[in-house]
Amino acid sequence: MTTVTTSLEAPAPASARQLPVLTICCAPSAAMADDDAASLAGMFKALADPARVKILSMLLNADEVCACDMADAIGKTAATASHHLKLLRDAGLIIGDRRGTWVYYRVVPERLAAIRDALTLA
Amino acid sequence: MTTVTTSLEAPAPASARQLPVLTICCAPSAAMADDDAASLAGMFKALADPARVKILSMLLNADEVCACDMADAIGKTAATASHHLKLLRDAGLIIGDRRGTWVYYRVVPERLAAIRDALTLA
DNA sequence: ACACTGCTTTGAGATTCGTCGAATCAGTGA
DNA sequence: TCACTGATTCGACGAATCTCAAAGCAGTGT
Repeated sequence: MTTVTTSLEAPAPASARQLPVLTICCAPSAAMADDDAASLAGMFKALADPARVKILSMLLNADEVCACDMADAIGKTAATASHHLKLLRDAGLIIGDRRGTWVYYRVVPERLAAIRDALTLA
Repeated sequence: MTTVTTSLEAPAPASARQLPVLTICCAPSAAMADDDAASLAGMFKALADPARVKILSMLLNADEVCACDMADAIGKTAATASHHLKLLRDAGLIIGDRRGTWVYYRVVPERLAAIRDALTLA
């Protein structure tokens, strides 16, 4: 039950659009909760760099990659590679376990699925 | 044909692992192209903020939202909301068209699909 | 114990980002 | 034309980010 008027009056503020009042703008569609938005934004931020996108793509193709190859693959120093790996780890997108001298990383499929779900139309 | 050795020698550099040589580490799995990584990282960067995640989620639930509601929804000034909308627009994730006084935004489903595909296991 | 290698952390510099007030542009209606 | 409102852009500030060299930690093998 949505009454459409001419554009004479301003669109009612979202807070008032619950009632059957003059509206012309759009569905209420409240914003998502702060916590959810922050959590999702954190994951996106973890992927918001070409070096980290490259790392993730490597892990998606090989399901396990030695940290010793990361620096060369992204064209940065080992320290920088380690920094990016930490950001991906902190975001929960990848995990690494040490086996002797080397550390092997792989993706966390559930976390990637969470991102995909957030980008899917209702 | 992958020969596995003891951990006496270091893992061969990725550039040498194409050949049937001593390897113990992981599949070659070259990094993705610079251009693709930068393009994807750009889209992730566009979503790397809670305000922009909220905006996107609103658009996913309502397929059209008036810019006049964005500021209230994200709890920021109109100038800040416009700034975030511009970043999402520049990334190609949303488009807005003006209808008289107001501007209505909606998502670009193909671009969201591109992100989802990049996060999918091979 | 020692040396050696891989990985991570620390510290510092340059750059980018988020935010808002103020100014500007766009469209409506008197 | 003028006044008014919505939306965007500009200017500036503090906060966060990216990068590397250098130092520190972890494991291996002598």
